[in-house]
Amino acid sequence: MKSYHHGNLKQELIDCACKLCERDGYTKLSIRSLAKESGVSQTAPYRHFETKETLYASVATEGFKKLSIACHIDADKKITKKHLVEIGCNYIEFGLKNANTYDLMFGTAVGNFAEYPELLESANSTYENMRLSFSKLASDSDEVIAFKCITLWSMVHGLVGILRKVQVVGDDFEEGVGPISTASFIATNLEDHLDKVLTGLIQN
Amino acid sequence: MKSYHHGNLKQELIDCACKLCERDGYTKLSIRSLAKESGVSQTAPYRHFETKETLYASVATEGFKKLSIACHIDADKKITKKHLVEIGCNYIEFGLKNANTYDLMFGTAVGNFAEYPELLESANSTYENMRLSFSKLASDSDEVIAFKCITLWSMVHGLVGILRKVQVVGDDFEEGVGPISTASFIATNLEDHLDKVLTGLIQN
DNA sequence: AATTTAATGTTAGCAGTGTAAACATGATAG
DNA sequence: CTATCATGTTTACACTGCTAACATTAAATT
Repeated sequence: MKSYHHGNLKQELIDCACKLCERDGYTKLSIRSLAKESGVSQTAPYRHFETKETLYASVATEGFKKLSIACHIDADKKITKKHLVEIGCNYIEFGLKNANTYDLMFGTAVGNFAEYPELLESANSTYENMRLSFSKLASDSDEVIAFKCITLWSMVHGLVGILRKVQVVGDDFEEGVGPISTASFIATNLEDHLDKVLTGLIQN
Repeated sequence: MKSYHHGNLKQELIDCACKLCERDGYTKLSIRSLAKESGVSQTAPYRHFETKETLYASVATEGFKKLSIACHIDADKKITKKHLVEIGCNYIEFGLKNANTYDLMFGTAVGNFAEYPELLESANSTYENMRLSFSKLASDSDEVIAFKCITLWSMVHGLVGILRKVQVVGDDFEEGVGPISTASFIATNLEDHLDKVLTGLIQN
């Protein structure tokens, strides 16, 4: 028998939303279908999420936590350029493999992160991880480190966007020379590519 | 008096959609409101656009045409690295100043460009412009040129995304060291930034 | 332990959406 | 002049986010 109160609805809604958002894209997600999935009335989710954007923010928060984990480098070891390349590769891999969630994290579905403290914190924490790695790479000033961070981040972020747009999802791609095959080449040689472009940025 | 047939509805709908998409973001656009704006019945737009995505595709097409123009470099002159930096700057400026349209062009609102020949062509043409510029920069092989294109494009594309996420819309920004002020710094020193990162890519 | 309160659930309903079907009008081709 | 077909309208359906009013029960207070 089921009780009137669900007991763990909020977390279940978030988990379910994460799954559905990644599977179908966040635009396909409706609060009603989500409620039905959890065996609860249409408007029950509104007891836990003021608006749909609030729900999106929760999904995005989970996304940033997963991204942080994916990009995490063991902090004890000495950091070399190779580690940064690895971080970049992992970032891109995350963006490509969790494309729909990535949209939610970096698109306009959630307008202002500052309205969602947990989201802001998880996003900042992802940045902070990268910052820490760069700070262990060389004894630069804070300004230089932040500069390198933004540069690497924008580079891998851009690659995720472009690689997706040229329809590189799996490993299959067209023959010939052009944006598609080139992007595919880059996608399958990410390490070399990142290394090459990062070299202009750092010397270690 | 107004006649039964509008006469120029399709173009008017596109123009209006471009404006509204850029002003409010494409998610706020409804076919019904668009129809009302043009003084026509709710479903009239369906005589010109099979689905809403088709309309989005038209708006995105216009966006790529504008982007091409914004990034155009006079083809007669000799191309130098400085020109490429300029292209990059113009690209980023376009992305930041037409943020909502940019979302439509590079987001997931239009799933598969191949379904919309005009969109595909305008997007490819934007790429082709960049390719031409690189080909005039140095006598590289097609592969190398394509590689440089993708690299530059992903770099500026990524910067647009990151700069927006850290809330740099205008010129005002916080003080201190961190992602926001750093991004602002980059935004206000785009030329230097692009030059620095491009230098690792090309030597001219 | 009894009672109040607040959190969490339900039902009913509004205004708005994309889109399909059936019909109306009128420009254009035969 | 007439038939056709592109383009417009009306009506309707299923769906959406969200609100208000009410129900249930867990937790806090007395």
